[in-house]
Amino acid sequence: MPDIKHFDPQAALDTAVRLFWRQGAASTGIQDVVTATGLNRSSLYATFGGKQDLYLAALRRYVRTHSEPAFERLTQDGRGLPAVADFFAGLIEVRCSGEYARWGCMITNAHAARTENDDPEVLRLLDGHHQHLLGALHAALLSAQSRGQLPRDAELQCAAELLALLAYGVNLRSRSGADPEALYRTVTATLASLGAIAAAS
Amino acid sequence: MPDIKHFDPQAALDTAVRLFWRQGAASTGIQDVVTATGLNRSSLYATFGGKQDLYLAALRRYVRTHSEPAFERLTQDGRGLPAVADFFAGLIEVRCSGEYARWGCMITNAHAARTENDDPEVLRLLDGHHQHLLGALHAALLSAQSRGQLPRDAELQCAAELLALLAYGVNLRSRSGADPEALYRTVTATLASLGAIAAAS
DNA sequence: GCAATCTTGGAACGGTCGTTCCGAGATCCG
DNA sequence: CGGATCTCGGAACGACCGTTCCAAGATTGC
Repeated sequence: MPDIKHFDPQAALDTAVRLFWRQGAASTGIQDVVTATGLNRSSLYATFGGKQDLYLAALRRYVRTHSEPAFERLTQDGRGLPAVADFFAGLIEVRCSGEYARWGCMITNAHAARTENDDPEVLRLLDGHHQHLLGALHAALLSAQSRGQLPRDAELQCAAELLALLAYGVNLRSRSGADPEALYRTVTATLASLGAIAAAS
Repeated sequence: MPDIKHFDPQAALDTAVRLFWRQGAASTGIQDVVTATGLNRSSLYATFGGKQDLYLAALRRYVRTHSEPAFERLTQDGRGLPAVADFFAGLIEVRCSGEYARWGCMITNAHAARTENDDPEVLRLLDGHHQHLLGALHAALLSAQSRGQLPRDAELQCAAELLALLAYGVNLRSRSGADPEALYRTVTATLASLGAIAAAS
């Protein structure tokens, strides 16, 4: 009986992700989304609800399509430190060149845009993302340990936290035009001495 | 002949700093500034110009009153690694407790809020801030080296960059409620092994 | 083809945005 | 005290905000 949707909701959501990612939620109007997706206000509201719902859906989609695949790769990759090195190399490349150059990371940006009295669901999502990142790094460091790339008594938790914060720093500074080679040097130097970091904890 | 200002522009600017710092520029309306400062729209525009000028002035004032004193202390403090440790301890304390708890760093937030087509002066300010931070860290590491806390052949540049990115990460995560003790542990572990990092570069 | 049901187009809502303008008030110089 | 000059209070501007509403269009089951 009913009519059917005349557009692909996921494609529209991807467009919204790009807008929110590049400009932030506060600087992106519904009109921007309407213009970019080409579909109508009514369809937007009927499909995604209000702006906050749309932003939350965009955040979730970003995590699923951009963050988690990289985390999954890092978790599965059993090579240890080389896996971590590849993770950061890919991160820097995505942040500084290609379609998303200088956009930073949508989740990192959301950290800075977050306010005390906005949707607590956003905060939960940010924490979930952080835990996933920590978990993936920890898994990689565990592989490194079992392969003798790190001391047996290394405390991996602090090392994982350091790398996570370092990733946030890379995301943040890349948005303001940081030199990718300087970022790469810093990351490489850090990884080269990770054993000492982990042992010192 | 002329009338005189009936308010203290710097006090008003401090109020604006707090608003932009906590809520971000995009989410802060001129009306918010008017209400918080108690002065009139006309006085605001006559004194600071439009919103973008006000935001820029607020950024500059934040750097002068919040960032640079800490950078200066770090630069002057000749103790080496303990100076760096104190710098981070103070950073974590400010970010997680007291009046500005969970506000993050205004400059860090500005990194994430920045857009390609906004005032290039903002970008220059962010880069200047980054260079100041790098310089202060480098000076402290130089002291550490001269005191034998770091190897003589240590490459300090990468270590300073790592610490700067780590500081950004602390600022960012603190805004979303990161555990201060976990942050402290991570920073302490990193500093404890800084010698290895610097030598590996 | 008819009726039911959802989607779509587009106007319209009240509110807030950043900004401007002008009359009224306050202040200092001569 | 007089007059010049700036500040201050507050209304007003057009534009845009997120959101709602309704009629028109499209589709499916009978």
